[in-house]
Amino acid sequence: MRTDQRGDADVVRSEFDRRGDILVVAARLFAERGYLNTTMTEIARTCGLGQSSLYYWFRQKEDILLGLLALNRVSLDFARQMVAAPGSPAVRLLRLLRLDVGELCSAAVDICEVEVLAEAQPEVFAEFWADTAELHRHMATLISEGIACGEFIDCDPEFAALNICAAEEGVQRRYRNSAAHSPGGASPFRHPTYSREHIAEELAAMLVRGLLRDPSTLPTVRAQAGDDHAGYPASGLTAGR
Amino acid sequence: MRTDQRGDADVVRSEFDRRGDILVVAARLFAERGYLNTTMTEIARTCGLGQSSLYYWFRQKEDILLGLLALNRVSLDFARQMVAAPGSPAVRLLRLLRLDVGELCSAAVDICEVEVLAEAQPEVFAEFWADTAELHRHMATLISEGIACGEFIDCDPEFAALNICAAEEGVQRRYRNSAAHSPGGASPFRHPTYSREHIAEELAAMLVRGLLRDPSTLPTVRAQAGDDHAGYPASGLTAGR
DNA sequence: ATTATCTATAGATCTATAGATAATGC
DNA sequence: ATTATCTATAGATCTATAGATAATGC
Repeated sequence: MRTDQRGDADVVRSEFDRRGDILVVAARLFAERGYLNTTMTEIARTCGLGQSSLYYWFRQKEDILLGLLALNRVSLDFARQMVAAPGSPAVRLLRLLRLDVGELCSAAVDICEVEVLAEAQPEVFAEFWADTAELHRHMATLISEGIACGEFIDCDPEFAALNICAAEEGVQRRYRNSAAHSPGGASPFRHPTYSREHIAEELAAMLVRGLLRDPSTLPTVRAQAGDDHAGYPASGLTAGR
Repeated sequence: MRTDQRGDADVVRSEFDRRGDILVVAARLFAERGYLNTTMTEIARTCGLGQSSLYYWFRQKEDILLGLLALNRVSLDFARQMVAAPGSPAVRLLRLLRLDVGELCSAAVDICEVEVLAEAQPEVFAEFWADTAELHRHMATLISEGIACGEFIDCDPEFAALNICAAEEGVQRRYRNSAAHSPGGASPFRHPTYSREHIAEELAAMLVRGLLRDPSTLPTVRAQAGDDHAGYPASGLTAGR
């Protein structure tokens, strides 16, 4: 182990916190190549380690992914806050969707890829599924409250929540930050122009608008929802859904 | 080659059209296990062939996938029809989305999985990308027309089309027909109750509702869109997007 | 000669483990 | 003794090709 004493906290972290270091490196590689297309050897070498040394820190490859997922529970925490908060369900749902889409779009791994893996190994990914279910439940709760107070049209809250989560995930696939996702040229369908914040804002508005009984109130809802972005620079390591 | 003469056309087909036979078998296996998790050996054995014999019919594994995608251009054909047709853009968009979601949900392969592969090998999947782009363009056209005639709110048609396609794909992941997708138990988030037709109908309505300037006209739009299902039993081998 | 199949195998990966080795800290 | 690394390798897969073999059809 190296013993250089450095002043810079970041450097100290990267020198000493091997586990955290590996997670950061893996996050970048997963974002660039996808989880399945990233090998333990690549992660190890990028960390300056031999391939097998990785297994000292993580027993299996999935543990690296789980480690990344566990780092970020921003969406889940925020969902709890929104359910507990008073006021208009539409406003709270809008704020939640906006934040969640932003988190997903800046996540290291494609949530669809995680889901496929997690379906194949439900025990290993038990916590992931629990978090996913909880987030879905919170969304359904907000939708129910919106229906009850007349803000939303009458629909099945479970079904609506599922469709909203699905739409978020589909959008995430297209807009996710990926450092070098299409190396040779522009990916055939990714939208070049819009920022993550813009996408999150517009998609959330579109989804909420699909529920509002009176869509002419959308501008008011958006105004009340305000702008959370100041406090939340998306972490880039999304989990909890 | 076997020369039995049988009366049943289906049996004759399965005895003689090896190529078509392999595609049908592969479609089933892809739906059950996913494309990447299905090996050439499995496909071959299920066809009653040795592994290497498959390479007589398909030069590489991707050709099997491309063969499946080429079989079904229902969504693309229908999109052309809807763009060419007269009448309310909202009605035409609703009909298109309803059909497209239905096709996606009954497709053999997860469209997200195809996209990931197709991004990695853009030349091999050139036709897939061309079809995807065309479908997206037709949706944007319908949205533009809807904005122009005042049915839809003022928004960026390209952006809206992209979000709609993304939402369709996200939903498809959750609801797609998969013969034995979760063998051990229920998949953690798949909705157990609703039929593919119901999902297609409701999602299409929700997406169109998010665009309508006056959502109270949605019931009228749905009534005018009628019920295409009679003529289109979803083929199960979706492509063209 | 053509069509369709088979056996055998090259060649490339990738995960994970066993066991040696060196440095640190008590 | 503990911590962290390395070398070497087992073991499992998977795609794709080479070349032999058999049957059909002219």
